[in-house]
Amino acid sequence: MRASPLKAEAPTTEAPSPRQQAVLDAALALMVDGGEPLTMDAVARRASCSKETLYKWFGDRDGLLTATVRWQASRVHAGRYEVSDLDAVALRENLLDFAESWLAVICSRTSVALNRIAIAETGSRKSNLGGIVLANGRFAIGERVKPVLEAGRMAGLLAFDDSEAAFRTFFGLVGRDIQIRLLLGDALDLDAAGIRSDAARAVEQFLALYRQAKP
Amino acid sequence: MRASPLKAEAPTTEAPSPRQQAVLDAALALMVDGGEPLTMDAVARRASCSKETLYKWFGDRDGLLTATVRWQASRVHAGRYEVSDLDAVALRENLLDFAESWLAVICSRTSVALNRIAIAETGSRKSNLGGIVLANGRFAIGERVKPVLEAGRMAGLLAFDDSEAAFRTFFGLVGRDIQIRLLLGDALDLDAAGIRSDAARAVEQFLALYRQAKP
DNA sequence: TAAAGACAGTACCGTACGGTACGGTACGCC
DNA sequence: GGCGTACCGTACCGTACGGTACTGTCTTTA
Repeated sequence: MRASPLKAEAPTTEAPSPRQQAVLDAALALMVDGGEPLTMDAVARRASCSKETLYKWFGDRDGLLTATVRWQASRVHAGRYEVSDLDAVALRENLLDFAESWLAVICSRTSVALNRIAIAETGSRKSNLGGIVLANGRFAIGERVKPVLEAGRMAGLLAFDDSEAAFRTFFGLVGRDIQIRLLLGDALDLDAAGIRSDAARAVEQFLALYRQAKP
Repeated sequence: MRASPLKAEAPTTEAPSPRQQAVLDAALALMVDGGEPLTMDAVARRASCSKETLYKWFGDRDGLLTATVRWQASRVHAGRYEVSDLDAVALRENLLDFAESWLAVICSRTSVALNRIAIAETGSRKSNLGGIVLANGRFAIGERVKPVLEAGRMAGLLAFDDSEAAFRTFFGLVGRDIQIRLLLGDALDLDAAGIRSDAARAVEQFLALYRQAKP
């Protein structure tokens, strides 16, 4: 019943040059405002580079997609969470912060576009885009949040056996049906205020479920 | 912040003939064991019919996909829920039943394949497959579960203001990260026992959050 | 039995797209 | 200056696939 987290991702090939980053940004821009299908031609045109260069740098279409996903992922992992000396207020703060930024991510056009492409590619069973997106999305945040939960437990604020299970519940409370609806094209527009209140609700519900009973 | 449930789906075109059903089943089988891409040729070959017939019956590729999704949906809506005279036991029973069958659906190869195709198609912005999948999946179950929740409230068992919001929380507690992980190709195999225990956990958590405080 | 459909099978058409080849230009380096 | 390298732009190739047309066969109806 536990996960098999796919193949561990290759240890991050070296960073793209500035020019390559510009190309990847063009690819990203293309998939985000999606009017046009993501063809090699379209990327080359948008990035003002030749297709030949694209193939030289990234090998093939899949390589370009992979590099694009990695490039986007490399910009997201920003916030770090402080887990020492956790009191009830700091715990709530941390969880709230996480929930809010996670909601902002999954609601972003970039995330929706990226996930759509990765899912489509996964369906046609070539490339490991899905694995990469999972590793940098769902699993990455899991690894960042679980220490917070464990610190909360250490501080006697939370009670649970399995931090992975606790995190998955939190994940469900935060995301609910939002991601699948967006992926399927529902218009559901969550503005910043909506995200904040949604995050707050999720955190309160999570705390209600996992708060350590007063001794 | 609320949803815009896409365009209401056309009032279900007339039921397909047995032969047409066989064709749709072939399409379904093709997308489920996915070794092959879902081309018109492949469907025709698998269904032992001519492409011309396919186009005559379904108009174009999109029509075929749409009919396939509708056909699958028409077989899923089975269980009906009894909402009169709801006591605590019956409420838990109902919720458990729903959670279990919903988990079984989203874990099925059919659902994963169908959602992948709908999401891919939504990405390339033609067809309303995503809307149809949403209408028959997420929204359909919402409409079936909310009466149960409301009956629970009427019976003084549950407390909430907005049944839609309550349902979305339930949805999140049941599904958590399962659907997105499957769509992205994670192997996560949930057997019947795993589904049962997962469903039970979700129901207990939901009741813990929404149970009416004893007066 | 003749005429009319419905349909399988297959050949075919047009186009989109992944991938390659090649000419042309700018910039280093000897 | 000559030469190599890196790159853009574009033309090109092969193939896959959506969609159409045609032929032959079987079934139905009169």
